[in-house]
Amino acid sequence: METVVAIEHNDDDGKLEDIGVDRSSFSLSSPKQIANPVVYKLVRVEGDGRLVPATDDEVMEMEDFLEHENSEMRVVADTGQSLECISIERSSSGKLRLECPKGTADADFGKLNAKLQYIEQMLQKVKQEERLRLSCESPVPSRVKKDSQCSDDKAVTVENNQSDAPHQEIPSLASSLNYTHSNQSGSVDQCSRPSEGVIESGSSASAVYSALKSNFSMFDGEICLDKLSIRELHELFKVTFGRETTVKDKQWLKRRIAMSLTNSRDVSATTFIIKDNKIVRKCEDSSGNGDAEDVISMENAPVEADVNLKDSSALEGCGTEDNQVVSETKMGKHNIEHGLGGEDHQKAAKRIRKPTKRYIEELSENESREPNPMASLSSSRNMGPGLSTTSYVRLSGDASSEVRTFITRVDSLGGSDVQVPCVSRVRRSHPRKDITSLTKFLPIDIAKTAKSDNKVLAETGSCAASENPDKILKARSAPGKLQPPSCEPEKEKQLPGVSTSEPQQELRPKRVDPFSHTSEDNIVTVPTAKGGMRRKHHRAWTLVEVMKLVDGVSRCGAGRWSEIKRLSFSSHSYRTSVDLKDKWRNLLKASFAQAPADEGMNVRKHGTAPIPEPILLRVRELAQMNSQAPPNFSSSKFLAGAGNALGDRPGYL
DNA sequence: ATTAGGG
DNA sequence: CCCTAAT
Repeated sequence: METVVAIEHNDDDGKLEDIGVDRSSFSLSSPKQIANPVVYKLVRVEGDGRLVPATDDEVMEMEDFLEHENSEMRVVADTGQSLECISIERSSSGKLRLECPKGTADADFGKLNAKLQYIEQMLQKVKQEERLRLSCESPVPSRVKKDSQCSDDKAVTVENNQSDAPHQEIPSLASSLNYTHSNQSGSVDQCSRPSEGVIESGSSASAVYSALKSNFSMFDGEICLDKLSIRELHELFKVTFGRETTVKDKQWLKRRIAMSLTNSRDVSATTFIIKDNKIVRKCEDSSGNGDAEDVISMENAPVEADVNLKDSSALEGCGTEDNQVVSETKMGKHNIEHGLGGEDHQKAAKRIRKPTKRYIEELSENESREPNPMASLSSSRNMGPGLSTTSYVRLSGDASSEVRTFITRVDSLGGSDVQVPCVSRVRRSHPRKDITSLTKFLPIDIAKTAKSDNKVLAETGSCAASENPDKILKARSAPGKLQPPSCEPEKEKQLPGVSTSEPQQELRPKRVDPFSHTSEDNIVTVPTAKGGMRRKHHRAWTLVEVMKLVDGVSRCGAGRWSEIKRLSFSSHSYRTSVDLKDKWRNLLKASFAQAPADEGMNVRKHGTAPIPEPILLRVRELAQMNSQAPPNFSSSKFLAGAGNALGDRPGYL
């Protein structure tokens, strides 16, 4: 159910086709009505055929889909019950097509496994904590209630007392409610190989109690998300997406998580699975050896003809192994090409650089500092007239804290207006030339931005896939102090007033909000010398991202960040190549700082989730291969403190 | 434009 | 993360 139907295309020829693959019967209802020239938003189709605005994550995932020109296999696990294989083709005519082919995507299973493992760990921890708390607190009964607001009867919402009722195990009611509905959605086109990596919800009430012990049950590689309490789901969510969520809708959570787990197949080529806390190549069965063997063989791999990874990926049922081989081969090739001596040489002679002079202007510029740069945000009003079909609406952020400004387009869609966030995340990167001159005239600037964004949309069919020039950097140095509005695709904020009637979608207010807060941008402003603040946004690295990075590195080699970015991160607008590099550096550090760590400070201190051992292991492995010297503590600051230096840091996301 | 390193 | 030097 709830297949993501993406329609994001500018139809010059009025041609746009989207075929939702849905088990249920919705197909007739939606697409045509939405498929109106102006704008196509990513929407999610609820089981009953309602359309719901997609979250940004969904957008991203969809972009993933679109990311490669040619068809590729995807596995999408939806919330609850089944796995669907969807492949997306985009023909030259620009049509989008979703279908459910017979192929499979084995490639993902390695990843999936890894993640599952990790998640299992996390859940264990959560459970432990809960148990702890349980012992300390007097039990508070948790309420289970059916949320009538949810899109359908399937959705069950469990609310706990805000004070954190220790009982997270939802009594059988929930679980039984939870997934008796499997047939409700009707028959499904299931992937022909449902057995693999299926995230299924076949929980029985009795299992609930067993879940108490192993909070997370995995049967034959299947996760029973159903058995998880909301709290656990939240934890899972956090781990998976790197951010908290307030959504109480179990259904939704599960779906999101399942999606993320299954869907991140960017990295499918270098699959590894985790066994007994060890990383094993996916092709283990062929070699039958441990990881070490594989690594070695990797280095010695003969040079073979390059095979296009993308093309080879997926469609073949047994593609995984092939992919693996290919990627390994590639690696070997690289190593050989660079040659041992050469590499040593390169590594040995690190770039030496003059001590950086930072903030030269700091000295010259004292007076002009604006105490509250945020004020500049307010200057963005008076939208330019003369925007034909679109108008801009400024939305102010939630009461919580920052004033966020959203630019939204209101497009007319078959008579009704739909508000659409105006795309493309503004991010640092390379400033556009013309931007500078425009900064003074904000409206124009915006107009221009919007236009170009539209163009991008038209061309790529996906919105955030394109990097957007950073206007902020330029802007902050501009005398006018005009902060260009940051219009991030992030979340769509539906204004109750404006949101209006989309064709057949009664957007319930409730539905709207959870996300707006969910993916909040952690943008902290940091005082900078140049009379302004620079925005330092912090996006926590999610497990998926890390994994992508890791095998991006394994594929391209460390150092080829732009490559990696193109390969694995094209759908994430943030994460520049530099970010990747930085993250890798950190990973390296973390991986070599391997820590027993344990009980004491382990979970408590860092809110962030630890990076699962296997990944660190992998990192180390790769580092070794590349003869990347682990950033030594000894070389750095504290020589003496060896003892604690070693033990202290497990890696953190 | 991309990468390495320092902060 | 951000910034700058180096390539």
